[in-house]
Amino acid sequence: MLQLQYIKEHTQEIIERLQIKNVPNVEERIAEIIQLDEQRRSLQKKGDDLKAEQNAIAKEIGMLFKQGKQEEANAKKARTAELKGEEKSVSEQLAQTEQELNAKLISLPNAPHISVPRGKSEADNVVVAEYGTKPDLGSDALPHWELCAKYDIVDFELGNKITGAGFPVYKGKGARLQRALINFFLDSAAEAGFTEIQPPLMVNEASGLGTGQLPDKEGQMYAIPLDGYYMIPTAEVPITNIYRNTIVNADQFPIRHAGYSECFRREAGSYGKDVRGLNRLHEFSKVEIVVIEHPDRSYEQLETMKKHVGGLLDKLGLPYHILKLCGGDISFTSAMTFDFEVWSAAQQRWLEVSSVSNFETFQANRMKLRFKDSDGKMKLAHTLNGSALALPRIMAALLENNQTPDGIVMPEVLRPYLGFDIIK
RNA sequence: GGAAAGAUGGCGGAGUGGUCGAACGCGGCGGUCUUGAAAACCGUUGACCUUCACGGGUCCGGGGGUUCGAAUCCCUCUCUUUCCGCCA
Repeated sequence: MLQLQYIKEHTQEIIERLQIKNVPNVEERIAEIIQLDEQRRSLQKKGDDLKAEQNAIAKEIGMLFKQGKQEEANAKKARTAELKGEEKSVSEQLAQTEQELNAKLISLPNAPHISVPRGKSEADNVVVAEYGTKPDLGSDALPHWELCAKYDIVDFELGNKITGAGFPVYKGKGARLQRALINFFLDSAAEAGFTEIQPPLMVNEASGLGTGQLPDKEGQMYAIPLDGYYMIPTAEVPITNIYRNTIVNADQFPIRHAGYSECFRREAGSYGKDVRGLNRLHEFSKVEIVVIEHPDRSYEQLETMKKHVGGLLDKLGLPYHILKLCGGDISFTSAMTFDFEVWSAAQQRWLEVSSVSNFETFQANRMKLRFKDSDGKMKLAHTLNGSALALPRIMAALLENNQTPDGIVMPEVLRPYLGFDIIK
């Protein structure tokens, strides 16, 4: 949620930034918000004055009773009845206005950073860097789903039987590879100074609202209606919500966490080659990094996070590129996002394995995550997060890119975790 | 699943109808003392809305009610803790 104060003080800037995201009717929506706020303030003043008068009379009556002046006291009661009626109607109007204002604010997406490229869709994302070389496998290279079957390391049919499509079963060396990647990612994060968190995999509604999954993306999460919980779509949700309704000390910045979790996504409407094999799952493993930082330094932190993610891919030896997402492709909550995509050599396509974003105060505002700045004022912190990394597509690319006639060669960096160097 | 108790400021914990935004303790901040630190002592220390400011208003888990007046009484919801049962 954008800050009302900021919208009021930087109206033109906010409008321009929202236009980058192609938000329809921005001017009108912002004007409505400002108008509703004015209405709200005037109603608030009105109600406050009425309450002040009531409070004063109540005090007088108390005094009169103490002095034994019953009749005078009773005489005053008439006026308060009047005030009460008026006040009630004002506070009803106020509640209504606040509700409208809030609904309008909450439905407004985050304003992209002014440097975010304009564009309509993923086709307009900008490649900002490219690393590694794409392996040349020849024409008989197998896509990872065939490799999974050949070496019996990931069983999709079995997942169908136990749960349903999109819930694969990792077996033998496949399971071991999965666990090795998780440990490698977590250890790397720890080395880079992230404090490890093992969060709950279900969250309540307040947490979903805090990070912005609710109400905007309700259909993307698995819900447990009986208990009012949601399966987390990413560890970002529980980890960031650690700081919901919190006032942190400015000297704690940057707060950096990493956590592994299973992630659950309904992915309604996906189909075709996108969902083949490990390309898109309903349950997958991911190590997430979350940072809470002073507003002045959050973009430096974004760079640090990008370096960390890039470093992991370098060590795994996967060719990748970094995209700066355009306004049309950036998420509802993000102000700036970089996607990391690895090259999957047999499928001959890029697979997104990480998304690193700065949310600025958008989540902090919903969560009331604040800090006391050096000027003594309460301010909203900036929140950031990124995948470091999401497992299935990493595994897909590793399997495909590293296939040889003798088997699939494991990257050096994983071998201490694996206890083997080739899958055959 | 059964039974009971409870929810108050960063934390602990008083307060059962009227100067209570809330005693007291801890913590935090400032100071005295000290070469420095600790201890001790003194002072200070909630958030939010509104206002240029003075000021006004709201907040004692959420919602509703009684009353001139509610942290305090009533209703309701949620959550937590303890005991029993079950159990990784």
